[in-house]
Amino acid sequence: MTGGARVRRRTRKERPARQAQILETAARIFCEKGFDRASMGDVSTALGLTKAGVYHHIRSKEELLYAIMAYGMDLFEEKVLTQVSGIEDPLERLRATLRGHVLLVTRDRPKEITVILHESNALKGRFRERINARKRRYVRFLEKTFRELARGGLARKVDPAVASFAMLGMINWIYQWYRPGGRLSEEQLADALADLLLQGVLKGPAEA
Amino acid sequence: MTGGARVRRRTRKERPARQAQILETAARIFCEKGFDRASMGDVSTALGLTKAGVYHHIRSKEELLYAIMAYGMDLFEEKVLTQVSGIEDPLERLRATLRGHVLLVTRDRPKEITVILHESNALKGRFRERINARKRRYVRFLEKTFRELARGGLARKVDPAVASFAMLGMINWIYQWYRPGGRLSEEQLADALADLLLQGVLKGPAEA
Amino acid sequence: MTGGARVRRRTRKERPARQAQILETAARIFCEKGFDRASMGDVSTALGLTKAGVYHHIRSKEELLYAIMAYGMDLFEEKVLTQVSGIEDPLERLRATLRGHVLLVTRDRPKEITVILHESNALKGRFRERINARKRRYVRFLEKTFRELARGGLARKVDPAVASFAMLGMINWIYQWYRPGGRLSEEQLADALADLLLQGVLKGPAEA
Amino acid sequence: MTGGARVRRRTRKERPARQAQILETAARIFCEKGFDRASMGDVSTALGLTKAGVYHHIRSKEELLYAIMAYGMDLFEEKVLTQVSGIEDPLERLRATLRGHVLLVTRDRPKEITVILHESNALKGRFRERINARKRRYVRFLEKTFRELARGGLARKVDPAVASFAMLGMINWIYQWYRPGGRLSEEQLADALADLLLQGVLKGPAEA
DNA sequence: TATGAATGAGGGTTCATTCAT
DNA sequence: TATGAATGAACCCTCATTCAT
Repeated sequence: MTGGARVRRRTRKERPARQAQILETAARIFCEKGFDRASMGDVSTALGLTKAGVYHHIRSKEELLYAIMAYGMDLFEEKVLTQVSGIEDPLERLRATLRGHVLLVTRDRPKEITVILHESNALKGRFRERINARKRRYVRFLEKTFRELARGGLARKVDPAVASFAMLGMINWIYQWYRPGGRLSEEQLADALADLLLQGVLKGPAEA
Repeated sequence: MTGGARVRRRTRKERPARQAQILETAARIFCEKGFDRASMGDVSTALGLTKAGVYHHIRSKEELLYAIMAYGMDLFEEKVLTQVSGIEDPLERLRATLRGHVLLVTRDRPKEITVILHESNALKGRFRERINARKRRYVRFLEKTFRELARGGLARKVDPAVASFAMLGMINWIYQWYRPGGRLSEEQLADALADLLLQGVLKGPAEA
Repeated sequence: MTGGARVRRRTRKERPARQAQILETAARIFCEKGFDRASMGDVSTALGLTKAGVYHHIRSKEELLYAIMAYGMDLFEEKVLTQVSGIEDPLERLRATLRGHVLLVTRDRPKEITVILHESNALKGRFRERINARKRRYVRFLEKTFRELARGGLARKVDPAVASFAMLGMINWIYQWYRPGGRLSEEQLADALADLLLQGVLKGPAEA
Repeated sequence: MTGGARVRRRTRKERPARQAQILETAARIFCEKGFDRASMGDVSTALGLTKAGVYHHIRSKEELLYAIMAYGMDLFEEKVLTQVSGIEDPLERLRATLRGHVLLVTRDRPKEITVILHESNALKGRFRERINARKRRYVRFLEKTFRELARGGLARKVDPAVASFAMLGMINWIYQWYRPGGRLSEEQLADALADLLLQGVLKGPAEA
């Protein structure tokens, strides 16, 4: 599903466990220190390996970053996009998307997703293009949904691009301030954001 | 107004021209390449100086970053916060804040503000704390405004923190997608975002 | 015995050969050019390595200096102090100390010991303190010996501190003028200095 | 008397006061931090000038160092060597030399003299040679005195070179441990060292 | 699969020195 | 006499990466 360059084609039998462990650990470290400030030494130390040891599993730091992002994208598409793309009602679809996205970001794989947002500029060439293409696909999906909502008479006159990016901004900013285990549960946050966005998008009762 | 460590205390008369030029150029470069990927060589070359020549005016790369951020914060507080803090009506105040913030980000000093958002993690210690304190002050200002709105009966039951950070997310994401000179003018963007946010915050006519 | 931070903790089996080679070469270079005038490039070139190659084995230039000094101190304590500290007779002990010190400085490890004398100011903080503590221990040992000599009625009335530092000065100055292979052998030099010091310290025959 | 390159030929009327002030301050700083670790910025700051301001009075850092050393040598030769060179009795001459040297080092100009001892290696070429020549002249003077002492039947059989360098070592080491205002006055120190050296050099009463 | 050793490139920073003003 | 600005060279150190073992 990733479609891109695997971190390394596995020769004979290779435990994909190590792969996953490396991705996870590197994601955590890139997320904590930032891709550029994090050294391969940081990663290898966190893994209990030497630098050379890590290089047996990856081809380069950049490909490692790409693999993390691709994995995050896989996850997002699998757990959110494909789950909601079957929903007919655009309002329900939008709500489910927002909810799924928020929960993914707050509960499941915050590290990988955060890296995707922050470090896209660290990629170059094909890698960058591939990630951006998948991001754009998501935006188009959102815009389409907003358009359907308008066509169905449920939405005020709202620019689909502005609405989509406003929604993305709201969600992508979460990691900057939200800490799980605090006053709001992840579900409450998702609902609150959905209300905020939708009450503004939908016509008020009197206008309807 | 910055309150922090100027890049260099000026003895007697010193043309602040070079200082401003350096801040501006460095802001552009840090913004384009990212703070860590940008080298002091990049900055000095862009200025037509040698590296040592730049170091005649700054103390370190980190202080240069801090100076850029502090300048961006000065600008924001001067052009937005102080302008709107006198407005009595919380609805008007919020609308003016959002509008001012969006226009600042899109028209006036996008580079400095963008750097503030992206590179705070590159700062350490006191510098980081000072910038964060000013950010927090802004959030408190927003939360207070949302609370006043609710107290005045104009707002739906909305968590002030969620609303504040949603608003910030929307605005801070702009630089990722909006390009001036396109389909939407800066004013149109500001209005569209204000509508989006406020129609969700305000009670609908029927409920009122 | 060093008790201090080794240049690098060795995991499992590591040839200490390179370590020793680096210490020796760096000691020679620091001694010849002076610590500050010697660059890490000088050291690495002399080793037939790149700078980065040297940094694989050491942590910093300062720690390298400390390691050299600590090694010199180890040597001194092992080859001189512990050898003589068992000698009961203070006169014999003093003569043996002076002799051992002179021979160490002229024959065995002149570089490391010279560096200790010259470059202590290049160290800071803990490192400096550790080296100074070991130096002070030696001085206390000398003072104690001079006091015993006086108590035993063998010495004229001589300030133990002055005598100790005079002796140290005589020995530490050697590297400034003495060249092995010249008119005086190392042993002759040691004996000459011992005579010079002791004939002044001991009562003359008539007074005895 | 210096005979060497003046720090700068004075055009028209120039206060030599500044010159002296610069030499003194630089000597203090070079002494405290070491020549290599001290920057011209340190010197200029201590003088209340800019770096460029200092360069109006000196030609280079190395020449500044040379000027300090030459001044120290002038002082030593004027206050010690010429004072004692008229003394006929070699014993008196030696005692006066040692005493004068110790007092110069502890009371009058410790900084300049210390710099001479420590930083000769920082000089190159002609400068270095000139300073070394003056040092050697002093050594020859000492050796001659020791030889006269022996010829007069007052001294034991002692190598004049060893005795000279032992004496120099004792004196030159003083700055490493002696602090004025402590238990020993400068005069007491001078006497103690003279006793130490001479009682060893002179024949004991019984042998005489 | 993993490691210690090594490297080439570059990064931030300092410094002695010069020069127009 | 003094300065602010600027420079070229060097310095210490880090890093992603490779390779023999």
